[in-house]
Amino acid sequence: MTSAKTTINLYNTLTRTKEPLCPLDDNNVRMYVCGPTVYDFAHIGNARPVIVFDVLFRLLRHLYGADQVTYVRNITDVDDKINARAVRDFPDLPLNEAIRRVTEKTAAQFIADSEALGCLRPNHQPRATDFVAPRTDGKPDMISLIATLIGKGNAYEANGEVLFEVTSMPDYGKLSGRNLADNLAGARIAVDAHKKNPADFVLWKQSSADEPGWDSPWGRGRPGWHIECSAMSAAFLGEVFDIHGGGLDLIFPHHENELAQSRCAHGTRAMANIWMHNGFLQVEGQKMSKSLSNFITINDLLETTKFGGQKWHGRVLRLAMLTTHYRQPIDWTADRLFECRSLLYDWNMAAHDAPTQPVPAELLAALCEDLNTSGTITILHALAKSVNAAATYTAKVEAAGRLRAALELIGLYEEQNSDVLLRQEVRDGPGEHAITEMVTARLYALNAKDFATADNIRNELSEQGIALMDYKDSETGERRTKWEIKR
RNA sequence: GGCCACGUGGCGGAGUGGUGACGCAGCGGAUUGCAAAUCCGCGUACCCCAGUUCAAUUCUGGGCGUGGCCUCCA
Repeated sequence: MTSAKTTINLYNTLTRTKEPLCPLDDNNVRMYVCGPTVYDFAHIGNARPVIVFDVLFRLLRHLYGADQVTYVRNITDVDDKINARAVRDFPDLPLNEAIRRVTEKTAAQFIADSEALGCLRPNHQPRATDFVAPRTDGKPDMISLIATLIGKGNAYEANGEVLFEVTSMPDYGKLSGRNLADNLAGARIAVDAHKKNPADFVLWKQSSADEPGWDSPWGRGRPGWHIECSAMSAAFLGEVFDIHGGGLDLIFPHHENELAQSRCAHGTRAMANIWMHNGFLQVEGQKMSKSLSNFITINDLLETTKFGGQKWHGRVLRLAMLTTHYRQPIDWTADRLFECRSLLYDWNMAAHDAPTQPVPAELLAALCEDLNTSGTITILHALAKSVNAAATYTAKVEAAGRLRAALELIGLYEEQNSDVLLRQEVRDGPGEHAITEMVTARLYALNAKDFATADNIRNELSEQGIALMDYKDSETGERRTKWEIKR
């Protein structure tokens, strides 16, 4: 940990400018990020905020101290899509049991995916269903929050629903930069007779007998989408906290409404001081969608050869995601993955097992400038080059340690042998033992100056995707050969 | 219709009011039995049109193009 004097500048959607992060409490920097709705495998677009905010989490931990940061990422396990999936997948089970199966399995998969991508676990991953009804520990809950909003005149009951009245909040719409009149002009909002204003949104809705529900002062029902984040953020981070993140698409309506609920319920001027939003992802130049059959899950990339004909290591995916600045659109392509895999392998080879050094200041400087991860990649190139170019062994080890520290900070250092980054598919190839035998046979031929035989062996391996590299042992001067998967 | 981003060399991708980041690919050299790896070197760019300026890829305005949001989709 270094001094907290380093200032982090972050782009704030609320003000449309970069602002210095000034934590409300340097001893507890607080961040909330909207997590997944757990009804199916997370797709690669979902991975972007997971990775981006993990980088920020790591940076905060580095600058303020690992125990001085609280990161909360919720799991949405109440949603009509979940209900539909539960009925489809477990038609014979009682609904609540079926829902539990779907959400537990999907949440576990999401957490496993996140770890494979080299992400640290957030301090808390609360589930929405644990925060619907009042809790024994007195933490904020959705029903109490809704009751507060009704009591303060910001919400009303109509037609069995509880609705938030947007006109009760003078600056409603500031985050998304829209006003109520603009919304109406769109004329795409369903006009419901029971709403006072067409833009009013649901806090609580009634559940039929075959839908999940909780008892409430307004009958058996379930919460609207936005209220869960208001409750859970307050439960773990307090009424006002430092950073709120999520995808660009969440700005409206989710974050706008969340912010309105929290501020009105708590009587605060802000919910979070800085609102951050990552850009969208396209796949091979097109919008990812099931209808274009380019829909790709994190699990597909890790465990199947559907994309690019390869299985990809999680850290390769992570690096690929960080090549573009988080606010820019990113085009997810196989070419990018190949290039990133090659780079990551080289960097990890150069850094592996070196005694770690302090994190290079220039790396921190780049990250502190609104998470300029592209800039950090440039720095990694330079650090790797300094390892290769080092004149002495001591200098080489020292440079490698700096590279390692840099890789570790942004979650790109692989503890295992670097080969795991490349050898996802070699397991289906000739196998390590066979390769070693052929390499030995080739060295024997070489020492006998039988270049034809040696080259034949090399070609054979090359056809199987194995590249050989000859070098001289630095102490004895003997010829040695190392091999790796061709890229 | 309203609102918001973005448009950099073959590809990826930062950044800046004034000597063409960086990487991948390509080319040349050192090295090598030949390669690979490594090192050294080289080339090509800032969507269009105006304006501000001594000077714009960088600021302002307009245009064109792409994408997003306005529909509980990250």
